[in-house]
Amino acid sequence: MKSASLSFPKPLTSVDVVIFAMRNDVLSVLLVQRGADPGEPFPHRWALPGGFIDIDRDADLAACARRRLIEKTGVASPYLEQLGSWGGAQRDPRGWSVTHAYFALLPNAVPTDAAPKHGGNHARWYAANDALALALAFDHVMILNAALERLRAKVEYTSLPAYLLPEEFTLGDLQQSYERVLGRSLEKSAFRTRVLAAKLVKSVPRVRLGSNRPAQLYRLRQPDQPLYFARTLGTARTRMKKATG
Amino acid sequence: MKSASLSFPKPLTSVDVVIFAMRNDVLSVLLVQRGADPGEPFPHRWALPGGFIDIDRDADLAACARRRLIEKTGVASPYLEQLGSWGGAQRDPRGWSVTHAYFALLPNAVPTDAAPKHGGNHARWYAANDALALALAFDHVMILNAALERLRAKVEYTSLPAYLLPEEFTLGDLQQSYERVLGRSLEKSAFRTRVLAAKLVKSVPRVRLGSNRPAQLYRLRQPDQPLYFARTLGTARTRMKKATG
DNA sequence: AGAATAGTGTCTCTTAGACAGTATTTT
DNA sequence: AAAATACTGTCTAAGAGACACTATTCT
Repeated sequence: MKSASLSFPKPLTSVDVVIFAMRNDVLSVLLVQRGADPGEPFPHRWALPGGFIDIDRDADLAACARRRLIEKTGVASPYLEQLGSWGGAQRDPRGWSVTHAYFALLPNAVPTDAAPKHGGNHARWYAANDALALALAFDHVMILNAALERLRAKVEYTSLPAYLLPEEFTLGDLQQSYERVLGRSLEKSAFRTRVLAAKLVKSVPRVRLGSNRPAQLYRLRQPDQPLYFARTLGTARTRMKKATG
Repeated sequence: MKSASLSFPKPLTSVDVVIFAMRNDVLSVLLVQRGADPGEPFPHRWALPGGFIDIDRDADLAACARRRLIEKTGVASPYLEQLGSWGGAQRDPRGWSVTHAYFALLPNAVPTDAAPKHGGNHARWYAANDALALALAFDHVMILNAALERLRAKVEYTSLPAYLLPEEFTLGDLQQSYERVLGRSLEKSAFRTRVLAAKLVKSVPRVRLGSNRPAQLYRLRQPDQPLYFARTLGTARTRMKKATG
């Protein structure tokens, strides 16, 4: 079956982006609501932002993902990583389809309040955990779940949570970011030793003032590429915070 | 641009499989030689086994990968993992295309001498490192390189090398498999402690005899899913083997 | 002074790494 | 007995985890 003609049926091919950001100290994800035009599958359902590849506009898969991201958020180049692809005969009622999922981490400084509606679609931030319970379109619950697992797994041994912060941050901010993604608290002393020993950050000649001792500000040493630790962050038996009640 | 018709041009969609196995104690990869029919890109070049998705036969991407694998090797269900996808306008002269790469680890027991030719294509095992220098078709050097990097990275903290062995093996075999993939030697005592502490394997009531003390045979405790270690295999300063020359 | 958070020092425990030593088979 | 590989024990060093202690600001 040599098909030099290439006229055989091809799968529908799309790109979806799981866009993460911290919103009110909660790991959140941007969802869009699907339209209800006739023939549209999953009308009114919430879904990951994305869409079919435009072979005239998109040079490659990553470019398509960046285009979707900029359409929704206006952010040009945050952390962007390929997550995987999901394809099969059943996932879209319109036929055999493949989607290429990416996930992005947005810095906490950009207007995450933006992205109200775009292209006629509603867009909304959901707490990541809430979004999982939302009966999303297609197999997007599975994809979101995979994105969360990947993110949480990588947090254990990479610098990814730094990409959820503004360019300059204190070590306290950074530790919080780790803790928010992991869902457990880390030991301060060990965390600081580890981050500094790994040369993840470099200090800038500024401090953040507050009603307490000023905190040294840092920035990523290599913002263009994430850092992989040699060992994982330890098991960290959670110490109860001295609760007042 | 609502296209309920779905008649816009779609990318060519294929699946490629990087098939690894140990051959003469060398990590090797199975390649096929491309045909030279008119219109075929990269004639005579070596390439990863794979091909276009058949939307009538393949239920999903993984099924397509398994089909390719069984066509080439006859092995039904070895370790199979999605590696990533590569797509763009430039990688195939016939047009915008996406390939979904998987990588497989074959047990050392199956007839890896098989797969001589199939579907009219030559197939050959190459040492993984040699294959990288081979001017493969498409972007297959990049894909193979990504597969090797992923494999070597995961070896540091997973049980993957066990899937390159037959069902029953000694701890010495297992350590060798790790060392062959990593390209460096490990410390025996630490390796054994670690593997046993992680409950990666369970002993079977058999030993392997030789011209020395018999070695206990083991098998994977959970062959269906790989095990992730909490920490990486250490830096392992290589101790020189007492070479005779 | 007191509150609040930033940052450090010290002790313990686990585990990797080095390496020597013991064990059990065949020849 | 010698050769060969299997397997174990012991010491050391590095790092994680726990936790208390010191530091520096604002109110």
